[in-house]
Amino acid sequence: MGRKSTTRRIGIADVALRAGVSHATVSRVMNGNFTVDPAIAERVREAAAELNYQPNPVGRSLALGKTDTIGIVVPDLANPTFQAILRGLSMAAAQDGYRVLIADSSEVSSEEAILAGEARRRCDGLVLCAPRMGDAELEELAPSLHPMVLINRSTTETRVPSLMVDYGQGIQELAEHLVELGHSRIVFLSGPERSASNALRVQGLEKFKAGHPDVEVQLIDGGSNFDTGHDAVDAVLASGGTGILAFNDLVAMGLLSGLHERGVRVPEDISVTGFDDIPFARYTTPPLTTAAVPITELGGQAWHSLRALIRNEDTPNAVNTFRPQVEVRGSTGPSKNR
Amino acid sequence: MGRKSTTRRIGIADVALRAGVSHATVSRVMNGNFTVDPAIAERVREAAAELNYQPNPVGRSLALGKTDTIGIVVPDLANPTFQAILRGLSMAAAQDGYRVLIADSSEVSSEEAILAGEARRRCDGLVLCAPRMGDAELEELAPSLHPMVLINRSTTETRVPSLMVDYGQGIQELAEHLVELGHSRIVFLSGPERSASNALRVQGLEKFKAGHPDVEVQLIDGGSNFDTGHDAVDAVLASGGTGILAFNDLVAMGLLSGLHERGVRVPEDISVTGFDDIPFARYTTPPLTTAAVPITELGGQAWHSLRALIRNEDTPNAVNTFRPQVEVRGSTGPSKNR
DNA sequence: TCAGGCTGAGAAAGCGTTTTCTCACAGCGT
DNA sequence: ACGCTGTGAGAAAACGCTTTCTCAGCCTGA
Repeated sequence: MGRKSTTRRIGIADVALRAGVSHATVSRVMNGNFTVDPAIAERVREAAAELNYQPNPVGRSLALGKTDTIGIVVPDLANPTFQAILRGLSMAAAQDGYRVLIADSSEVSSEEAILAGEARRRCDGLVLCAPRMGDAELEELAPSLHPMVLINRSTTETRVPSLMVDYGQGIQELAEHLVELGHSRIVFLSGPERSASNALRVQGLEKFKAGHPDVEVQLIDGGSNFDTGHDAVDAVLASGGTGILAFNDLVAMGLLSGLHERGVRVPEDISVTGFDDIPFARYTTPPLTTAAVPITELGGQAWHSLRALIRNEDTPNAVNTFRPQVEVRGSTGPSKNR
Repeated sequence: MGRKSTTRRIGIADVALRAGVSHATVSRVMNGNFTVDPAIAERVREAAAELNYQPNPVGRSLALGKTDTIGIVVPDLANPTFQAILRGLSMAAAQDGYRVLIADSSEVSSEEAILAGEARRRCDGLVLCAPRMGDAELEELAPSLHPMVLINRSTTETRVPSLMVDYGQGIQELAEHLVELGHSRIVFLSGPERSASNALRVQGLEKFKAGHPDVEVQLIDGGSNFDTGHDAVDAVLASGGTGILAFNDLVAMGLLSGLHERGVRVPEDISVTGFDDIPFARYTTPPLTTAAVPITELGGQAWHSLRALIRNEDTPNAVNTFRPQVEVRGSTGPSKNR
């Protein structure tokens, strides 16, 4: 049966042996420590190259107490918003030589806590998107997860920066836009009940209502995906509203599709807005009026905040707010009841 | 200034001390080894709970020689196809307690090799999507990356399973579909030049041409995203083709949007097909006829193949082919020149 | 009663690095 | 010529865990 197993992975010892030096010296050379005689250093580099030696990251991690990896917890990897955050985060982190470990909690809020803990222990830091987690639990968990940055959540733990999108502001501006077009019956197709960002939208609408007593604002319960929008067509038509604020672009696209099937014209009969400005929003027919959230940029900012924390730099602003920007496209137009 | 630093992370030694036992015993208890006296085990568990002890994964990884993590290299995280693979992979791996580390090569083929190596060293296995990497380089790299599974690539290294989508078959069926609708001038909006999957499509079309000498098939160079499709409108109109096979759904959607701007009706004037059946495909107007690739399932299959490799089980089928399924929707219709 | 076999837990040896500690040797000044 | 400083490299400890090795103590059977 011959040799025991497949050729064992080559390690620092092999290089040391081949170069005729000690482990320590090899390590020094590999890490660019200049207290090594150039001739010896060269010999080590040669040996390393010949053996095609690459330091074992696990060993390094243990010795250095860092993994050069960060974790991100997302509630649903199928959602373009989180995909974009992940992307922005990953790109930015890669610039600094960090990798990203992903943990998808599948919208199960009880999983969020466990996954976050596990991910955190494997990584040097954490980005937490946990829209469903209760405030109390978040508060309790926060210290043990440091360094961490929160997306669309905040905590009293001062060391934890928050990156927030001002959904309230965004939805108000969209509503304003509809009012300017002459709409006086507005419907908000609301998102998941326990979603923190949905709550912000609802709050924004309350403010809006206060400033526009003449405008009727209805609320229809819903979710956060295509089907939600598609299935809401009947309710929307029954409401008599002419300006529809969908929870996000996905819901808006579902609604658009449903309205199209019914022969309802957009924006002639009904105006529809989305939220997020996902890449697809500009390619719907008609192109979707929405509030653009610079979400990839937010992912990048998440990394910069986290990096500051990891490096133990001062964290200038604990909460960083991103303002959505209304993008007027073809899905909104003058009210025919004006 | 008081104490040195923030309270050091608690480790196995602390638990051992508190429970009045040795490191070894704590380890045994934590790993469910039953050769420990139940009373002592209970004491250890108590101590662990009180201290809220969680084993350090890096230490474990070093001792056990495994990380319970797999890596995936993708060329572009912005592409829905890779997002879906990532998602399927991540969900499936999570079922078995594995996490996923992502590496985005940003379409730079030289990065692919380096990233793959780095990711592999940190993980127990690798899923490689490297459509741009040269065959020779892949061949050379493959052994050092084992265990690994390839997506849409293959290698002579027998230990490396491949998961392939039969793009050639899919594009043929789409072309057939157009022919059945009476189209005799077909245009293929081709993908990135060095893309392996694009080559498969082109091969498929060659076969198709052989079987349909009467049908004219043109090729227009392009890319793989929205803009490609949008920018190709002029070339498409100039070609005189009435049935357009877009490289993928993104290109098709861009094209749809561009045609709409020009007032060209789909499918009355021109029929358009996509490829992949991304979630958005059914919500375009008109809904996109495309070839559905069970891509999330492919991600899941990737995990199962990789798991078999990691566990050193027999690998039954080295190459696993997924057949796309034509989904006829509204973007294709009878040719007006029939 | 005592040898031999089990059982269960501590001691210690890894796992693959980095880094501190230590020391040999060369070079310098007096 | 001798001690002192400084340089460069090896020895060994540390990182936090798992697992083998070892051995004390008990139990069984002759």
